[in-house]
Amino acid sequence: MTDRRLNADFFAADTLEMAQRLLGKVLVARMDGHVLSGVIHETEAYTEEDPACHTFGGRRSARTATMFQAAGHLYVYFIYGMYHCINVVTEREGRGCAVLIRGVIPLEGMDVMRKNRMAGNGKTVVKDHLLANGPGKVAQAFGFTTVHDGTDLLTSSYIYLEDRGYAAEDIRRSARIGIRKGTELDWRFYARIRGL
DNA sequence: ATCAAGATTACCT
DNA sequence: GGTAATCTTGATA
Repeated sequence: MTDRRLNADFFAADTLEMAQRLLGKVLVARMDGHVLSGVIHETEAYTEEDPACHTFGGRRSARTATMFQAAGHLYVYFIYGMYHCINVVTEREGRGCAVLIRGVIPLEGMDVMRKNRMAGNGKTVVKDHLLANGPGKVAQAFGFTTVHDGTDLLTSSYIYLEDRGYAAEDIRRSARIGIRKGTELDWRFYARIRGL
């Protein structure tokens, strides 16, 4: 079997390009013996120069330490008292930049994702495409929490990224969702996925 | 020490 | 279209 896992070469790009390059790639997680996966179809870019970013101005903190790691690490943070969001760290070590994974199309493990999402609000998600179509939903469906913060996607045997040949078609961009600052930047990217 | 805001979601009218 | 839920973080004192 060919090695479809994304390597360091893939991550050698700036944050804006990475946000687009990640579209169509597959997020894979082995959680409790179950394989969960999905195709990334929506992302947002965040850099140190961006007032909406947790690391604006190069500010470091315990929460954002992972953002300053080398590209390919997983940055997970807790938000609004009840949700987690996952990001792929980008650029070089020492620069706090990352790409937020805003949505994936489930491929494997939908039964587990359904259970994980139900545990959150007690309701069953019937349609697969609604399981992870939002940043909080992605983390909840996959079971990601801050314990997974700092995972190296290049070497971890539990969480990683693959290229399975899906193509991001007709990539579009817009202002980012849910932010008050940096709204003038069209740093949200989303695409239709060909090959499903 | 205190407090407002937050890279969200689900449910309401 | 509006807002409650829920709590960590960062700012201000």
